[in-house]
Order: sequence, then structure tokens, then C-alpha cells
Amino acid sequence: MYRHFGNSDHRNRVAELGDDRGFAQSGRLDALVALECIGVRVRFSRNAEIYAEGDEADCWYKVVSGTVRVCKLLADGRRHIAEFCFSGDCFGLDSTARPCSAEAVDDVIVMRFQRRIAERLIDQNPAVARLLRESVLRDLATAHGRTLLLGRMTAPERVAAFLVEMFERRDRTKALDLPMPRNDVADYLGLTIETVCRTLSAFKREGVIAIPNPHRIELLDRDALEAIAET
Amino acid sequence: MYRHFGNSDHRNRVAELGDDRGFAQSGRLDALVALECIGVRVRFSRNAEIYAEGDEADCWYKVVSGTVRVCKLLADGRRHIAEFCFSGDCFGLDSTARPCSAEAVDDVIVMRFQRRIAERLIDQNPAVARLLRESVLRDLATAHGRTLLLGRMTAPERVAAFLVEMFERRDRTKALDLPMPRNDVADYLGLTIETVCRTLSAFKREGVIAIPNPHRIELLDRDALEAIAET
DNA sequence: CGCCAGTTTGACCAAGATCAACGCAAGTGG
DNA sequence: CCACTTGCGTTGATCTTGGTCAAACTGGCG
Repeated sequence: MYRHFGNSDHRNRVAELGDDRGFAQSGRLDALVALECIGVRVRFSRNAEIYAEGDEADCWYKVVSGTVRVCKLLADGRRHIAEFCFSGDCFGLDSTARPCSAEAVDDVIVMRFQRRIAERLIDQNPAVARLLRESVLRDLATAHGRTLLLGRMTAPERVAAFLVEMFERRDRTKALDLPMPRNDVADYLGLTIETVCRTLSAFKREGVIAIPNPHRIELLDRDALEAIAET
Repeated sequence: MYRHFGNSDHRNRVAELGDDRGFAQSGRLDALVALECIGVRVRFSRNAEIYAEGDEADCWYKVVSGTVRVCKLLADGRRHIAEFCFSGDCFGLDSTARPCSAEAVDDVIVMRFQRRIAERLIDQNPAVARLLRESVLRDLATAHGRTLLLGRMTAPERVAAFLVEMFERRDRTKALDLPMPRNDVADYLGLTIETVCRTLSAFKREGVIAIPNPHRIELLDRDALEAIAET
């Protein structure tokens, strides 16, 4: 999801652009600040489409608040969610036509950047270009990690990996707040909604998690969860 | 797999660097030529490891001849192949540690480029940086396509999509030459070797393909194959 | 010739999908 | 305020796809 340039690991909480040390060291903070200034704030309400598959990719986005899902559809309606983007994450950096669509999971505020303008800034500044490149490379590595998950991991492993990922990327407290419905989790993990439910119930039964309400999950035994998710 | 910069679509036969029109237009052909000159030719024999998961990513590669597989392993031995790289494809453009390993499928010759040197060239040249960025973005889009395949497509759909992909990327003649064993195909598609065999046999029975020998597949009815693979 | 690696096929099995019902909380309209 | 709907979530029964296990086949090669 093109998470923030200069964020060294997708598991780290996403830093604001100005915080990036690698960039600050390059002495070109001004360009990143400029990049931040050319964005326009836009709101989308729950389930609204931000862009559709096949649209021209004339801009890209950064989530200010809320959650965005990036998805692909098959002709018969089968859906797959390629990624969830949370506050601070960038999405939609495509080079020509949109390979995926993007939708608001809940009420969302994003910054929209014109690609043409942003690219001019990037071209003027090798350090920014490098940060961007490395950000995309990191995303590619996580995408490959997800192909391993989808191609070779069992349902409990997938769900455990999902919970660990959400824990790392969101609260990092014991209580995890999931903004997306079970449906979206299933389409993200390549499972059915029933299997996701059943697996969560099994984890609950085993005392690994607690589910005070569907959108809130407490990690009671994080080590067990990570053991299930493997590496 | 970071296919060749400036190659506008991953389905096109990979062009040599100098052929790239987008780049030629930029008037910086010299830098790409320079990039070509800083590579070292290296040979690997069948099944040799080119680099391992976790290694430092101090260089990247371009396939001259033969086939390379880029793969990830789980602790218990389950394997997933993230991509196959053929002549002209680049691989191993990782920013720090290797997220995947790379191995020679058959006897392979590659060019090896020092990342440090290549990046200096890239930094000096926004047009090259852009080509590289767009190349990686295209790879990210195809990786997302593969998550859809692995998460939501049936075995016949996966195998058909694989055959169409290979057809597009390799011979483009009726007879398709597969350099990799069935095992690798299975690990690429998230299936078992038996399922791959059975599905190929079913296609043969239906008259969609012919299999004169295991490494050679003739596409008798390409439209049928594409219909199975959907979009 | 017999071995070996890779491929193919068959019989059986199980993980997860499908189908169906029910629960439950938040609207909504009388 | 209460019946009714609606959208999710959960659970159970059953079925199917693809996995597992096992055996046979094939083409090279010492």
C-alpha cells in the first residue's frame, strides 16, 4: 500500500513524512514538505468508491483517518482485498490504469495528490525518488509475503497472521479494534466469512483471544498467536 | 520480478534496455547504456542458489539466459515461488535484506549489478529513476493479480492462467516450452504437483492442449484456455 | 540392464466451502 | 414504546475440491 516513504518496516507504526530520518539527513526536507502541501483533503463515506479498477491513475492518496480497502474483482463477483490502508498509509500510486479499485471501509478522510505535480517534485529530487522507490519495494516484499500466506498457509495460520499484522499496524495495545467487517477479513485472507468466524471462535475457545464485541478483539496470548502464524 | 524498465506491459516480450522508447525519448540513453556496462556476467548451474532469504541485498540481477525462480520458505518446508524470471527479466532489486531467495531452475547466465553503483546512476538521472519506479509498480500490480489468483481462483483457473502467462511471456508460438518441473509449477500456483498433473491431463483430455513430453505443451485451443483463466 | 528423477494416475481423506438457520443489535415506522 | 426489518455475525450439517498416500510409468544414463 505504498506505506509512507522512509518507514523502514511495514510493521512499524507509520511515521509522518516530516519525521523521516533518512530523508531529513538528505537535507531535502523542503521537497517533502512541498509534497505535503500540494494535497487536497477529501471525504468518503462508508463503502464509497474512491476509484474503480481501470480508471486512469492521475492521482494518489494518503489516508488521514479511517480505513481504505484496495480490491480486485472477478467477473462472477469473487472478490479479493489486496490491502487495507490505515491513517498515514499511501495508496493508489499506479503508473497508468488502476489495477485495483479502492473503497472506504468506514468514513474516511484522505489527502489527494496530483500525480503530475508530485512527479515533478520527485524528479527534481533523487532522495525523494529513492525513498519512494524503497517504499514501493517494501510493498512488493509484503505482497510476496501475502502470496506465501494465500498459497501455502492454513486457515488458522492466516487468521493468526492477520491478527498479528493488525496488532502491529494498529493499536499495539492488548485490545485490537478492527474497523472492517468479517466479510472483508475473509476476502483479504482468501477464506469464507464462515471459516473466519469459526477460526476466531476456536481461538477464543482456546483462550488465545477474547471477543467482547465483533469489532473488538483482545489478544490474551500473543506468543501463541505468533506461534500459529509462524514466520 | 522487476521486469525490464520501460517495458510497458508484463505480457510483452521483454525488450533490451536500449530499445526502450520512453527512455530514448528522454534523451538519456547514455545512462542506461552505462548501467548495462557495470554488470558482471555470472553462471549458475541447475538448482544452484543465487542468494538466500535474509542475505544482504548488495546487488541485483538480470537474466541473460535460462530461468530463475524467486521463492519463500516456511519453517516446516512448505515453499512458495513468488515469480519466474526469464531472459531479460530483472530480479533481486531489494532495498535491504532479501525477502526471498533466488535459485537457478536450469543452467542460468545472469548479469550482476552492484546496487551502490547502479543507484548512483539512478540518482543522477530522474528519467531512469522513473522508469525503474514504474517497473517496480508494474511488478506490484502483477503481484496483486497473483494474490487474487491464489486467494480466489480454482485449480483449473490457476493452471490455465499459468499456461496463458507462459505463452505470453515465452514462445508465443503454439508450442510452449516449460523449463521448470511440475513441482515448481505447483509451488507457483499454490497447488500440489498431483493437482497440476491432473489438471493438465484434464485439459489434454478436453483437447485444449497437447503434451508431447512433460516439458512441452501445445496450445490447441487458446480461446478455451483464456476463457477458463477469465480475466 | 537397472536405477533414478520426474511424472502420471488412482483411491481415499480432510480442510474448508456451501447451504441453512438462528442470534443480535441498530435502526425505522406505526 | 413496541413490532419489524436489515445487516452482520455465529453455529451446525453436509458436500466438494483439492490434498495425501501409494503405486505405476517414462526416459535418460551409468
